Amino acid sequence: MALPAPDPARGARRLLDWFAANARELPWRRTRDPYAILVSEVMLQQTRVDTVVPAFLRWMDRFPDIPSLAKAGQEEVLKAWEGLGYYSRALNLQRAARLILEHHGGQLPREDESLLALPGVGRYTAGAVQSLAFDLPREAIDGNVERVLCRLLDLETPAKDRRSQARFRKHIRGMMAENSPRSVSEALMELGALVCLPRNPRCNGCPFEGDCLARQRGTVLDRPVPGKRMPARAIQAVFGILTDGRRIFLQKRPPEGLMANLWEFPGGKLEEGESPRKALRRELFEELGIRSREEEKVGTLRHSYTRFIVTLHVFLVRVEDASGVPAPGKMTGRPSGWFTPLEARGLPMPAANAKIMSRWVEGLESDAEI
DNA sequence: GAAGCGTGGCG
DNA sequence: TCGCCAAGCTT
Repeated sequence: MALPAPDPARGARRLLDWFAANARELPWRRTRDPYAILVSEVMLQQTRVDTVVPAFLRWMDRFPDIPSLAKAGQEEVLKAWEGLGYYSRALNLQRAARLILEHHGGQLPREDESLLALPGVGRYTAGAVQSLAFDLPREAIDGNVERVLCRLLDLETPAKDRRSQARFRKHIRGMMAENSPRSVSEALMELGALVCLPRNPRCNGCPFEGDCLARQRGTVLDRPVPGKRMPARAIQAVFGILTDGRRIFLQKRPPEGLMANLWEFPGGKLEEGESPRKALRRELFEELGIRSREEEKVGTLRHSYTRFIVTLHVFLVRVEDASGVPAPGKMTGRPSGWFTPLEARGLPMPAANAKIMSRWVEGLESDAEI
């Protein structure tokens, strides 16, 4: 049975009543200075309120207006940003201050184009400045607002989806039609921060409880739905099982990053238009200084990672003189070595490499001919 | 469109 | 303890 779609105007009244009674006292809510609003919004990008409050007070004390920020030294600006992270935000803010002096007579512009042209100001921050500082009917859709509206409207499309964003804008415009855009923006974000929480929403006492479609359908914890993952991309890669007739060659991955410290066969991804055999020769030369001539294709296997499906071309490469591999000067700082199948079995390897081991290397006695 | 950019809080 | 993630933007 179809539930009525939430009415923006009615919801807005309840939301604003709730906000009037429950809003936190935050320093940037005590001002309507567009510069101060901008500073707070940039600081709040991906950063928690508790972290921002003291930094905001410090910053406004040190750079109380656009001219003072514009003429400050870079060291000073970075120092004032200390602890907030994403330091390019600080430098962008100063560049923005200089642009505002140069092109807008020292006053923050209100138009989309001018705001979006400021470094560090994107769709969200522009809308936040427009609605919070200028009380213009523009949406400020951040992660909080997305969550609130995905639940209120019980959207089955991911929050970032165009269709979702269009619904958000329409609903927010409806709420702003007869209410202060400033209040609507602030209240939506505050609701997301205090009540409509990601994991433990406090639906009792939510001003939207009677309207919220997700609440009525029991789907609150399923909204927003996770973004649709990109279909796994197909990748071609090549591995070489180097053998001196008794042992195989393995190298250790770097100590940081993906599959850190695991042991793997030499090889790599195929380049554009490259054949597997050619890719193997290139990789062996680049990584180990080997000029291989007689690779024997032993098989192909497919392996799925989170984001791609790899087709692995596996070759056996016979090496005359194991002592020359890797060539001096290659593989600097990356452990590598020759191992019998028995020894290799004891080393940690990524799953795809382990598959190669079990399919083409293991099962042979350690002294058997490979 | 994905990856990179920092930090602190939380389960 | 540690992975996840929070008022995004840029390249």
